[in-house]
Amino acid sequence: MVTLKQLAQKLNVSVSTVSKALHESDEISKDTIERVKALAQELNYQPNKVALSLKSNKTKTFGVIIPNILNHFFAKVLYGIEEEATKKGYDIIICISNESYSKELQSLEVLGNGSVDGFIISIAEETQINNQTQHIESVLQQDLPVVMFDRVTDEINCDKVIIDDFGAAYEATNFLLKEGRKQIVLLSNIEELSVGKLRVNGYLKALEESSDYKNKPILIHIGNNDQIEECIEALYTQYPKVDGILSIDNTTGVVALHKALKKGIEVPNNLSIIGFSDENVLPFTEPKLSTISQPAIDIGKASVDLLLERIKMKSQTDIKVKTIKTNLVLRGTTK
Amino acid sequence: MVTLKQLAQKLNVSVSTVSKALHESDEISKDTIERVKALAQELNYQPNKVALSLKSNKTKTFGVIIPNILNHFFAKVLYGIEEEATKKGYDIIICISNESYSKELQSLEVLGNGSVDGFIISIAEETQINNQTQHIESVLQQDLPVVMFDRVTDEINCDKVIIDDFGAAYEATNFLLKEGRKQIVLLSNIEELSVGKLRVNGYLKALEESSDYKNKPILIHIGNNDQIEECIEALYTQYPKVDGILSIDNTTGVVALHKALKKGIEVPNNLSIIGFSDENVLPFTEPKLSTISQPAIDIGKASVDLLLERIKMKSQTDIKVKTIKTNLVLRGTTK
DNA sequence: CTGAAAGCGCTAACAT
DNA sequence: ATGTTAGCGCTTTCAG
Repeated sequence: MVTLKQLAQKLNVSVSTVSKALHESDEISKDTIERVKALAQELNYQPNKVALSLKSNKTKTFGVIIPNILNHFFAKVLYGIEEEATKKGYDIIICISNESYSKELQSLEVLGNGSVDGFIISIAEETQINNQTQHIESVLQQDLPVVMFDRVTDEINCDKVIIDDFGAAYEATNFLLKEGRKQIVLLSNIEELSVGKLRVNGYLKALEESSDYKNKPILIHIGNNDQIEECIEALYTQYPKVDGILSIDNTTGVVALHKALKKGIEVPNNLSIIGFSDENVLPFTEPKLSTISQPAIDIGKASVDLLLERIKMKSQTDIKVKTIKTNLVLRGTTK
Repeated sequence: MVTLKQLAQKLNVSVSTVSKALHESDEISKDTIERVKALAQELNYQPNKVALSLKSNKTKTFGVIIPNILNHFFAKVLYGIEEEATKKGYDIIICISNESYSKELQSLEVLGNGSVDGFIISIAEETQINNQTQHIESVLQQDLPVVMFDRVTDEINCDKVIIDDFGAAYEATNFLLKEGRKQIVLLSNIEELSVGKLRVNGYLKALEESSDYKNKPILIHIGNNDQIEECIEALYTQYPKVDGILSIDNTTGVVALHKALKKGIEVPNNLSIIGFSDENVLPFTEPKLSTISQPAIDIGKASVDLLLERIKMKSQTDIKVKTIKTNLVLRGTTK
C-alpha cells in the first residue's frame, strides 16, 4: 500500500502537507493540492483504514451475529443489513452462533476488542432457553451499542427490531375462524423461542375470543427437522377432521400442504393452510401457500438504521423498539 | 476499553513492562508478571485489535465476496467459511455483490485499503458474462491473496476451489442413459455461468458418446425465476415423451418433479429426474429428489485453508486448484 | 529486571 | 503556505 509518507517524499513536502492537501484544506496552496492529488491518483493512494481507525477510535464496521445462516429468514435479514450498511459506508463482520451460547459469547468477546463500533444480534436458541443475558449486558457496559432483532429478550434494555408476532398469528387465526374452520391446528418447530411463544399466544387468544369455536387448541410441536414429515403424517391420522392449519415457522406449512394433497384432502376447500414465511418456497407449492409475510429485508435495514443512530447519539436518546409490519398474504391455500 | 497505559499507571511501571509481562517475557520478574496479569484480569484488559493490526500490518480478517446470499448454496459455503475461519482465529467481512460487477469492484476497493489480509470470492454473474478480471488482478498486484471458488475464471492465476462440474453432469447423464432413458432434457437457469457451461458440456458429452441414444440433446434455458413454472409446463407439452431430466441448478429439478406428478407422470417409472443441489428442499419432494450433492461446506473450508496457506507462504508455493468431489445421491426420482 | 524511544499510518494543534 | 510535533495502542530494540 502507498502511504502518505511515500507521497510526501516523492513531492519533497511534509506528511502533514500531503494529508491536508488531500483533504483540500485551505491552509494549502491550490498548486500544491493539485500536485498532491495528481500523484495520489497516479499511485492509487488509499488511506489506510486501520490507521484511521486507531486515530479516530471508530472502525466504521459493526458485528452481526445470527443464529443460523441456512435459515432463509436470517439470510434475508442479512441481505438487508449488508445493503443498508454498505449504503452508509459501513462494513459488517459476520458471526454465526449456530444456536450456541458459547459461540455467541466468544464472538462478542472477540469483536469487543475494538474491531467494531456496535453489534446487531439475534440471539441463539440456547441463549434464549437459558435466558442468558450477561454477555450482552457486558458489551453494553463497554459502551458498545447493541441492536437486537427478531429473537429479543425483555431483560436487556437496548434498541430492538421485531415484528408483531402475537398480532400476526392472531390475525391469521382469526382469518381461519372467519372462514368457518372448526378444528384449527398450530404447527411449530420453534416453540422455545420468544417469537414462537408470542405466535402461539396469538393463536390461543384468537381461539379463546371466538364464541363459535368449540374445539380445544391443538399445538403440534415438531422436535427436529428430520421429524417434520412423520409428525405431520401423524397429525392427519390423529386429527382427521382438521380443517385449518397455522404453521408458525417457515417449513412445516409447505410440508403440511404436500402431505394433505397426497392424502387427497382438498385444499383450500376442506382445509386451509397459512404459513409463516418466506416466498422462496412458493415455486414448490401448488396451490400457492398463503403466508404471513415477514419483511426480513426491512428488519435488516431498520436494525442498521437504529444502530447507526445509536452510534451517533450514544446514550442521548431513549431506547427504541421498532415493530415492522407483517402482511397476511392470501394465496391458494385459503379461501 | 482498558489500555496498557492505564495498567502501567495503576501499577507504577512502564508500558513496555506491562506489555512484556503479559507476554510472559523472561525479561520480567515472576512477581511483576503476576501483578500485571492479576490487574489485567481484574479490569478485563483486551489488547486493542486495531493497534495490533497497525503494528503488525496484519488484520487476521479476510473479505468474502459472494454473489447472492439468498441462494442456499452460497449460504452453505459461507457457513463453512465462517466455521473454518473462526477455528483459525480469523474474522470474516462479508460483501454481497448481488451479481453486480460494480458492487464487486467497490467491495474489493473498500476492503483493499488494509482492512483484510486476503479475499475469498465467487464472482458475480455480470462479471463472468463480461469476462471482467481487471479488478481482481489489481488486488493480486497489491499482494493481497485471492481464492476463487465455484464461479472461477481461467484468466486469473490464483488458488481456486471448484467441483468437477463437467464430470458430475457427465456421470448423472450416463446414469440416466443406463436406466435406458430415450429423451433426456437438460434444465438450467445458469447457463451463463462457468459452472453452468461445464455442466452442459458434461451432459452433451455423455449423450454424444452413447451409441444407443438417438435423440438430439434438448437444452431448456429458463430466463428468470418467475418463469420457472411456465417454462417447465411448456416443456412437458412440447416434449411429451421426455423420460429423463437433468436439472443443473438447485430449483428447477424440484419444480419439474411437482409439475410431472401433477400431470400424472409416474416418477421414476416413466420419468427420471436428477437435480443439482441442496438437501434442504427434500422435505418438499415426494418421492425424494435424486441429486448431485455439492459439498458446499467443504468448499468453504477448503477455500479458507487455501487462503491461509497462501497468506503464510505468499508467492512461495505454486497456485493450487482444489477439486471437491461430488456425489450422485440416488433417492426416489431415479430407478 | 525495567524503562525509554521509535515506529506502524494518520490527523490536527501548534509553530514558523 | 508549509512544517513540526504529539499521540491513537501496541511491540520491540536498545539502554540502563
